[in-house]
Amino acid sequence: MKELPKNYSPQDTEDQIYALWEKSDCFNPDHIDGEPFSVMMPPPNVTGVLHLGHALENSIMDTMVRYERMNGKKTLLLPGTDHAAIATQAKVEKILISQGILHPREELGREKLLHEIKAFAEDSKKTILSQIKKMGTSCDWSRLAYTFDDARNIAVFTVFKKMFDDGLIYRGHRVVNWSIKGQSTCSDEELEYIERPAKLYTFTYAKDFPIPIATTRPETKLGDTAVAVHPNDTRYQKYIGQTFTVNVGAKNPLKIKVIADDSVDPSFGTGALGVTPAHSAIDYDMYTRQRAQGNPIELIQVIDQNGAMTELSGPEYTGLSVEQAREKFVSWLRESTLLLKEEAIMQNVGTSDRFGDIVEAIPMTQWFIDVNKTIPGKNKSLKDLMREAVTIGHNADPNQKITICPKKFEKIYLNWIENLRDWCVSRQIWWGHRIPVWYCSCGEMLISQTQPAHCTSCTSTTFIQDADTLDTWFSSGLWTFSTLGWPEETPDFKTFHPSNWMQMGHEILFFWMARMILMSTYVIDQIPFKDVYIHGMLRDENGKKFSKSAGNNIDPIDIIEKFGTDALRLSLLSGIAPGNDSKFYEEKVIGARNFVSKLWNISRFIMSKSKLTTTQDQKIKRDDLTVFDKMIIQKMHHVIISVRKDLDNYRFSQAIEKLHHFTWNDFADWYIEISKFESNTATKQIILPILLKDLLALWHPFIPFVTEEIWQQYSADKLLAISPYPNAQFYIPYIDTHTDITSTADMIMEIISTIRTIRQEQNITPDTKISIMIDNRKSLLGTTEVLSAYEHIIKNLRTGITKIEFITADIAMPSTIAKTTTHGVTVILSLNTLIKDTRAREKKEKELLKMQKYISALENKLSNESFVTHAPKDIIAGEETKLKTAKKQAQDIVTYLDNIKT
RNA sequence: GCACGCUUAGCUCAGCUGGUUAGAGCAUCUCGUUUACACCGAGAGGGUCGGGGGUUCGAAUCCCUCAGCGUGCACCA
Repeated sequence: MKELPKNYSPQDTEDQIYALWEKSDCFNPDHIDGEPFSVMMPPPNVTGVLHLGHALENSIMDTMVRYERMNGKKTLLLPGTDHAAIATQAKVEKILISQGILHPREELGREKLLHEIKAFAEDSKKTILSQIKKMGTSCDWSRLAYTFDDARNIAVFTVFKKMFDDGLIYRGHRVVNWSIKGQSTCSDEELEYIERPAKLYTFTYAKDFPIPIATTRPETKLGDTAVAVHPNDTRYQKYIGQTFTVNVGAKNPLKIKVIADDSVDPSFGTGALGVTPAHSAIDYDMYTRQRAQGNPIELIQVIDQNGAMTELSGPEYTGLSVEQAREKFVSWLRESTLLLKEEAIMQNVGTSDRFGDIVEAIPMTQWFIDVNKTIPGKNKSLKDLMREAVTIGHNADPNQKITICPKKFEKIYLNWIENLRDWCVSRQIWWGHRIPVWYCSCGEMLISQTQPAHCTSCTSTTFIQDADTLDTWFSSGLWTFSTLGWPEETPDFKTFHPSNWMQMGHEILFFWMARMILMSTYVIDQIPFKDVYIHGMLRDENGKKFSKSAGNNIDPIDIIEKFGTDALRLSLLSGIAPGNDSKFYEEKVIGARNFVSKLWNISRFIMSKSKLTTTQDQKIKRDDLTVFDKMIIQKMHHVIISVRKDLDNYRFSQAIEKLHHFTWNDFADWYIEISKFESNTATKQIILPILLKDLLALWHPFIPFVTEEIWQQYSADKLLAISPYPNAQFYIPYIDTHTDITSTADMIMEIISTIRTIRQEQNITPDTKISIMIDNRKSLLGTTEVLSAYEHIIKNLRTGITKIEFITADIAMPSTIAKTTTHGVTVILSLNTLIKDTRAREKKEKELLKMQKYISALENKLSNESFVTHAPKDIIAGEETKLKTAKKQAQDIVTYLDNIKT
């Protein structure tokens, strides 16, 4: 018999176990013939190292995948990384700046900077991949993908061309979000709103201008071309349609047209707003509406891409920064006594999530994806596709419906679609997929992945490629199928798409989930995944987000080195609910580590007693099973069913809780302890290993390393990672359905607990051996013979009992303490001296009071006619039994109180 | 402003479609080194399930309402 080392050392074990898995290629689905189950790993950004959030994702994902793999499915977890366009470039530029290269783009140029970024990306890719392995994630490394590799490049180009040909991608001049610091556009989703104090100025453009307006951005007023009021606003109706020419210092006198627009709230401020089409998305919308109505207003750009005032803002303003211009304009208003009011308010401003600066609205020529346009041949827009995938199913097919867990995110998602504008996909940064568009000097625009040979309209052979790159989410949107070799019709693509499951944090719902749905339904006419599980964010013990700047960052690798991966995984998955944030702190990991230790010791004990046999070798002999054998078999049967159900429904936390309770309480504290005193050792030697095997397998998806290590130490014939997940069916033949085995076992265990409780309450030292009487005349199911058979168990299980007397007839009770179990068995302890201190008495009196209250509540319930007529029979019967037991327990307390009185 | 959550033991959280005296882990207190485990064992204390109202024989669970906290979207005149 093999012996496990006294302590489990994850540090000395985990890497070897992972190497073992890799060597066997057991994570490659090609070796399995079952029903496909695929998960595409959300590719981490190559911006550095993985954080705790990644550890959570890997734990969730890997638990699910291991479970399905053990269920015999052809399981693929496809690993990958994301080039993370802006994020990575911003990160590398920051590093370069800290190294003294203050203007990386100008100083290095495109080629050199790209080289730097690539080196950084490759480096961090390496780190990330090794970290994923450290976390025990069971991915098929032979299918490793990268959003920026050649295969994904082809997919990106193919999709771009398809969208362009369908007219869904267009190049247009529109107001976009512009980060001055990053010198790039960003999508609406890439804005982070922060609240900051601002001043709201109320003024009129000129003395004779009839409508006052308010603004927090006075400098942009140099580009105003209209004043908008609500069409029904009686105050201003007479001015609608009129144009006023005012001179506020801009290059040309402003022609302010009074326009009517439904979006104006007449009760807010002055009920009128100055329209700056060039520097506000809302105002730009009005500008578009006016044009559509045939009443165009002008558009004057007064801020340039560097955040400086343009020539159009007037000679006094040209070249000034936005802040300088604001000050100047306000003092001009003041001097001209046009300023009516100045008040301090709180204001939300959009900042770039990557560069951190306040984003300016600027009109520019960019590439957009039209989300409202009808897709040729579809009679639907991209928006419709995005909506349908989660409502009626793609193509109204219920089998192509995405289920979002928890459901609340479905509403959030649909609400977001409502407000969705065209998606600006071009970026002015350099790290990313270059827009595959080439311009000929003749004005022709060609879509091509590489430089075209010659122009289709003028035969010229010289082209300029569009300088911009694509939003990183364009390529991640293709992830579920680009990773499978699409646009080739590969076997992988046919087998594994749509993927079965996806998990992600709620912060990337719109960035990623939405775009995957858009791309997949449009490009390949399939949903990207069937189920999506949204997890919450990890926070520190004070509820704060983890971040480097807050200084509360925890490196998962540090935790792994200290406590092991299994402990980290277990602690991350414990106590989480889908969509809810959870707190992470070291005590939780310690608890998980302790559990891993416990499992190790359980295994160590069983291994020292018996060697692992396969079920084919030796069959359990039914007749040799004790009540407790049957009890644990029944509980095992039950735990397998309920853990499977939890995992099938992504209730990781609940599954862990049940397994934890079963392992530590039912199995270790009761069954193993009892097994030490039962004589059917031959049967125990068969049954213990069988139970241990299934226990390890049940735990394996959560804590893969320690379970595999024990498994290997015990019987190295096969890897646990590809062994079947326990089947409850196996235990059915050993479960007694007609006799109430668990109740007998429960009764014995309860008697033991009762004795222990009495000992503690009475402060009886362990070396004091006591004798007890057991009265089961009114027990619900026990007989004295049954109880006598378990006398040795009761005596041996930390009860300190030397003698048990079974009461079969009425006898005179000595000075006693009696306690009745819920099974109706009364344990009587006779002592010469009972504790009589007032504290013990008070406690008992309190207990009695509680009991009496409970009894009268039950009595009321049972005498309530409505209850008796309306409630189901089994509920009523249950209440009656409860009442019976409660009465007996109350009597015990009364007797006890009487006894200590004398 | 609109929408969606959350509020359960000192702490962190479970509690599915309403039905045992509302659970777990940690922490606390008491006792204990019994041959797998002190990263342990045995026992105990601790909650009027945010407030109010309603539906029901029965509500932590369903409905309404109020309060506090949080998130998303919009606004950012």
